[in-house]
Amino acid sequence: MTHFHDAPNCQSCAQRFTSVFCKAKQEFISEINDQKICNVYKKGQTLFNEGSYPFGVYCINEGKVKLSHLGDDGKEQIIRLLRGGDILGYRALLSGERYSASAIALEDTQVCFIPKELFISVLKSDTGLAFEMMKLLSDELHKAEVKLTHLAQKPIRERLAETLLFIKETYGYEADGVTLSVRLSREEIANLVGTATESTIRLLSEFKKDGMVELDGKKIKILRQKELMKTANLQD
Amino acid sequence: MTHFHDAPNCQSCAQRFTSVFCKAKQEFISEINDQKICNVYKKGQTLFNEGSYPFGVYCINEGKVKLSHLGDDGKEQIIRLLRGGDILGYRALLSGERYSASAIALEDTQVCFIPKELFISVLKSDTGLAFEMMKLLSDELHKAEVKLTHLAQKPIRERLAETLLFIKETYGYEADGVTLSVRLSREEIANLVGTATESTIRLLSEFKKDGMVELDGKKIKILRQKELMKTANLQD
DNA sequence: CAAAAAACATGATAAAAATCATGCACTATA
DNA sequence: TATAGTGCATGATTTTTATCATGTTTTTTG
Repeated sequence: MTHFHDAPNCQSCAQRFTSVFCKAKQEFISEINDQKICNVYKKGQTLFNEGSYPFGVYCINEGKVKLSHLGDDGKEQIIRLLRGGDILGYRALLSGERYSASAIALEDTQVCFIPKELFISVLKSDTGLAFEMMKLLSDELHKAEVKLTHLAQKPIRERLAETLLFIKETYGYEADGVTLSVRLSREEIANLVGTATESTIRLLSEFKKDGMVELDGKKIKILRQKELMKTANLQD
Repeated sequence: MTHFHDAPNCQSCAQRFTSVFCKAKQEFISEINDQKICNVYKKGQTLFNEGSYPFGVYCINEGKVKLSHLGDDGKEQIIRLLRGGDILGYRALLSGERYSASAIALEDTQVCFIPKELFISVLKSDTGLAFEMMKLLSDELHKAEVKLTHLAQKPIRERLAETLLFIKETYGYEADGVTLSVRLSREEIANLVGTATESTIRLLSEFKKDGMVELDGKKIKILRQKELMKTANLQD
């Protein structure tokens, strides 16, 4: 983890209109801008670890991060994928608990850290931010509950298709318009789907045979999105 | 659904110290008290339905409510169990969406309804309440993420044991100290565990044979809680 | 109260998914 | 560049779980 060469300015940050801070008052944004600490995390590096105490929230300026639980038997379960403009670490902080998940960079990622005291004090003074925060939490809760239902009720084939579409929604395509712009191992995809790695590998091969995707190492191309959506059996 | 004969007063409500409103200022509590609308829902009656618009939040005074999604194939997934002091309907309201789940009374339940405009305005004016709300959302998000991990990684046997313990945590025991104080059908338990009804029936019989529980229709007695906890394989 | 319906129970079978095993390909590195 | 290690792939097998079928019990309701 290294400091930025040029730390981004919150007032001109590319993410300022889409992040939770979009509705925050300028005076608070500038306070955050003054106190934030910016870092670059290399691919694979840990932002924070399950079990440790939160001292603030992290705001991703650019890059990709996975948030994952360790199950009781030590198996990773990826519960969220994050990108530029997303904040993380707020769940534990607002609950007043230790982190219940670890955050790990999926690629080189620029992150700004906002100290706990500042974040809380701004949250107290800025109703707009507080409401955005509640909306964010509500949205995440909704997503978690939908995922929970799908885990309970859908077969793995559907869940894998859904996961591929979810990755596409989150990180989008590369310039070619078909390649998912993130490199995940088969194991990581499995830990996102909630299944055994072999099952994921097998089904990906099937999807390839069916012409829905193209595989080239960790590069995954979505060739027939509609068919994939049908496979995912999505309607909500 | 019938009106209360004697609507409870928020200032003297049995739940006032444990609900999210515990930290709210007295002036707002009294405003809520004036505008709230209290009703009794009979067992099986619906408080609100998935897909409809929220017009406020519901605060349970006494009783038990289940909150459940309908999966894509029409199968129910119970995502939360609620009791006196719990509020519900806030998730959709804060997200600005329709309800994503239905709320149904598990027994005769007294509920106070707080209109949306009032709830939002109090939330805007009362930082204490806003923070309690964020804490509540964070806690629910945490629970959902843990459940998600367990659904993905634990076998049904462990999940059923965990669910029985969860029911006990939520609703407690009857006066005898062993009977779960809620009547759920086998199907409802299955929809809580995330499995087929037959599997739940079969495993409950096994638990009975193992002496961990006693079954008498919908009455379930927990005879050996420690063994049940071992079966659930809980450590977090 | 009797009939009908719903819920419960259990066995048999089928399907889904995990696990185990093995080999290959790619990558890191000594 | 050889080699160990990791990740990917696929077959065989076992385990888990769902589904189907049937009978019983309990509950609801005319």
